[in-house]
Amino acid sequence: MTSIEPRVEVVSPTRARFQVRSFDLHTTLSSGQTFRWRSTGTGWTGVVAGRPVILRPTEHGIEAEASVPVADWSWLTQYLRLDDDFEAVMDSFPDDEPMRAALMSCCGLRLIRQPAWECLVSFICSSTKQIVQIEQCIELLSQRFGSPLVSFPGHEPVWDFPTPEQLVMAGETNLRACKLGFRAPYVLAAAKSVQTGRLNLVELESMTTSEARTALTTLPGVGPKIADCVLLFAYGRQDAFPLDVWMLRGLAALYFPRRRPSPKRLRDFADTHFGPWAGYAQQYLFHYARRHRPDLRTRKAKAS
DNA sequence: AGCCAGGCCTGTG
DNA sequence: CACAGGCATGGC
Repeated sequence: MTSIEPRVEVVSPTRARFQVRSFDLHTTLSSGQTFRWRSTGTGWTGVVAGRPVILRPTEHGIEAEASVPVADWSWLTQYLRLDDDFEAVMDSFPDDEPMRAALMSCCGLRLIRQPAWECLVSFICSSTKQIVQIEQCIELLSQRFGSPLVSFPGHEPVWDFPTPEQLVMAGETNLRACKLGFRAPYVLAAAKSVQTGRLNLVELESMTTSEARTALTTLPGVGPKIADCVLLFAYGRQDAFPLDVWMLRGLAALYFPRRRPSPKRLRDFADTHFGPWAGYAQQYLFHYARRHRPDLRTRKAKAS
């Protein structure tokens, strides 16, 4: 798979500019793959690798401002996947009508490379919740159990995402109070598994996608969909193609109009039709269905 | 008001 | 394998 060298221009101890094309911050950071970014009008504030950071679009890419001096910006270029050869990614998508529509209406949508632990907890919290509710849960967990960070002058206080140890210390009752509901024991079990080393999130990097999926789904509350989200959004596995309610409806309506494909058929289609960057294609179709096809919002979605 | 949410688990045909 | 019900909580 081809990759490119990110172009970084350091403009001050706390600021850098990244030259990149086809990267829409708004579309990307509100696409339901991350849950801690907030729009501040001119930019987006978030926490990456324990550093509060503000991202703003510029004429030639993205400008980043950190709350403390930064010697090496590679933590951010990795997070933003600026080494992806994005032209090659888009060229790899199948040339069919749904993909063309998704590409047209989701210009600059990118995948992010998230820390595995935060990603795992986020998607454990995601089951039968709307994206705004997931954001609330993750914010509450961070505020109550994460370590405080140095914020920007005049900005709200910021906390790091809590470690497994911090969530174990919190206990199930306090996790429940973050609106986790029945997911609280699942998050606690995941925290204990990682803390004790029973599940080593670093070791997953060297496994095949199938092996890593099996390891993740041993956790209670983690089934194939959540595992695929973690594999795609944290481990960059392009053969992970999360099938949630939106994707099942979207694939059926867009690719199998007036037929009734079984879930198994859709699974097989997802795994074979989209090429080497299938995970990326999935994100385009998900965002397209959710944002631009309100007719797919109901359970009985019809083809247009 | 009531349906449903980037699901999963358990139990049944 | 397919489907049903339950699960907390709240947005729209």
